[in-house]
Amino acid sequence: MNEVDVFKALADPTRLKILECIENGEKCICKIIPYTGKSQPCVSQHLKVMKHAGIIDERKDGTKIMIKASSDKIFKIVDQVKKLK
Amino acid sequence: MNEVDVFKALADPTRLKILECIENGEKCICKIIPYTGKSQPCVSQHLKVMKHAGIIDERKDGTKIMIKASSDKIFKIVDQVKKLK
DNA sequence: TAGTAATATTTAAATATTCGAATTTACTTA
DNA sequence: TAAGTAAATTCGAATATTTAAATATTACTA
Repeated sequence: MNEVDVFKALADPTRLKILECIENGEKCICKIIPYTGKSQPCVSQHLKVMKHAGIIDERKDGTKIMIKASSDKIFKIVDQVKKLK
Repeated sequence: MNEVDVFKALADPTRLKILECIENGEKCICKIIPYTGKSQPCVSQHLKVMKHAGIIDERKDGTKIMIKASSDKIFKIVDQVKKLK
């Protein structure tokens, strides 16, 4: 878990949108895709970046893959940055 | 002050090093340069990114330019990311 | 087993980032 | 005014990122 990788994982509007989407609990990738307004491969790549940074976890649920934040701390960090005046 | 720009400003090892350098108070750019081990133009560009994101302030002191964090909150944010396991 | 749904990978194009070399600007001071 | 110091800008090269299209994989289901 490298700080630079975490900050990189947060330094993109689509990835922040993905975080926003899972803020209230885990979501299926198939729900995340329309939420972002991006293509399926694009979302898949972003999820890979976030997974690599260690900020999200996944779980299989039948055919689907459910995504959630590895720690709720990440939401607090994003909030603090938003509140930086 | 846009969140993505703030996270981008934090998503680089040299810029985190610059923050580390000014953690205990303002420093002259001429001190920051050797601290990073990078060239003067390179540091100048990084400072521009950080200034644009609104996370640092500058002040002239004679010939020199002193740099400090716009808010100490930024150090707490970096610490929290470091502590994300 | 064939079809389908969910997701990943590959590829290529456009764009952005990082960096140092060279140059420039702005001040200060001898 | 000339020289020197501090910092910014320009430029080009190397590399990374973002994205969608095309394709592949996986696993369930009819």
